Amino acid sequence: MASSEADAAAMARAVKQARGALVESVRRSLHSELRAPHTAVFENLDPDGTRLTVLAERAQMSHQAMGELIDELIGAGFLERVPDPADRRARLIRATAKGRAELARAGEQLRRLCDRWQSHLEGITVNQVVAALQTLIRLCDEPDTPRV
Amino acid sequence: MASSEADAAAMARAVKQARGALVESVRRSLHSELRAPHTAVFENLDPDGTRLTVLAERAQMSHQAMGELIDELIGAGFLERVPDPADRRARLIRATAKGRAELARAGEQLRRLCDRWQSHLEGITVNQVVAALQTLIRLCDEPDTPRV
DNA sequence: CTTATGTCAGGGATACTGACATGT
DNA sequence: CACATGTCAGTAACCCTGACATAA
Repeated sequence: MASSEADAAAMARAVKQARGALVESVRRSLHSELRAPHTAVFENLDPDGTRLTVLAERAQMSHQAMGELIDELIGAGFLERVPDPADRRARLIRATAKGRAELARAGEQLRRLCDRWQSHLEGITVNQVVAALQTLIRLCDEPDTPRV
Repeated sequence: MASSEADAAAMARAVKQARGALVESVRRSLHSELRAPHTAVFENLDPDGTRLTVLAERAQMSHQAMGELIDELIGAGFLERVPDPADRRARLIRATAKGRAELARAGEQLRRLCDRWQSHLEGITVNQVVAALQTLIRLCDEPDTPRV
């Protein structure tokens, strides 16, 4: 009784819409002209800086596409390239002061959303929902139903 | 304690990844060559047929873009255009037998995923997660924090 | 030489805006 | 004419593959 086909479709729609709504909400909270694809950079940026190829892997896109996003963000003053002390071939992508300020703003908006979200939930926590989603991601990435 | 900034970021990433993983999982279960954007059509299609403009609204995209997706799906035999009995200006987009078969296959895969998902969750149901996501969507769509 | 990092060039798929044809 | 539906044309944003330069 748990899952009719209609419920399953509603689940798919909810997940799909939630992503768009989240990105839009955060984007609205910013004053600058960051676009949706730029989230792929900021979401995966380590505080001390991250290599281009690592960012591309985490965002599941080609390093060329990631490079283009980064170029735009560097041009806008949010990011900078610094030499990687660990590997002289590589450079690290790191947020500038302006970038950190924008990241903080986005993070605060996300935190605010989480708080409001939690206050609207009953008998369930945001952390439980996140854990459940991570479980779903794992299930989807498995090739197929492993023999029960 | 409920929501640190790190938790909020993890939430955003989980929602983002879940969407991609879901679409990919369903796509893998199909035998035909449907692409990711086509989900925008099937997800919003009523059993008795739906107008182009309505489909575009539901998918939050321009009616021109939706028209192109539909053209492809009609060309592949999944959809057909029929006159709208209620408005002779309009036509309804409706699934053909082949389209319904593919929809059924996708729905079954989604249902299977939901069942497996539920069996991996503890102290929480899939329906609760979906309801929570719908709450989140509503919160995101509100302009800004209404006075608490 | 082999490997890893990153850039450059070109193209394909997606979805947008604007203009228009058609039917009520 | 005003309005709604849908199509056609052109363009922008996004991301890909392939080729290449550079450095360890």
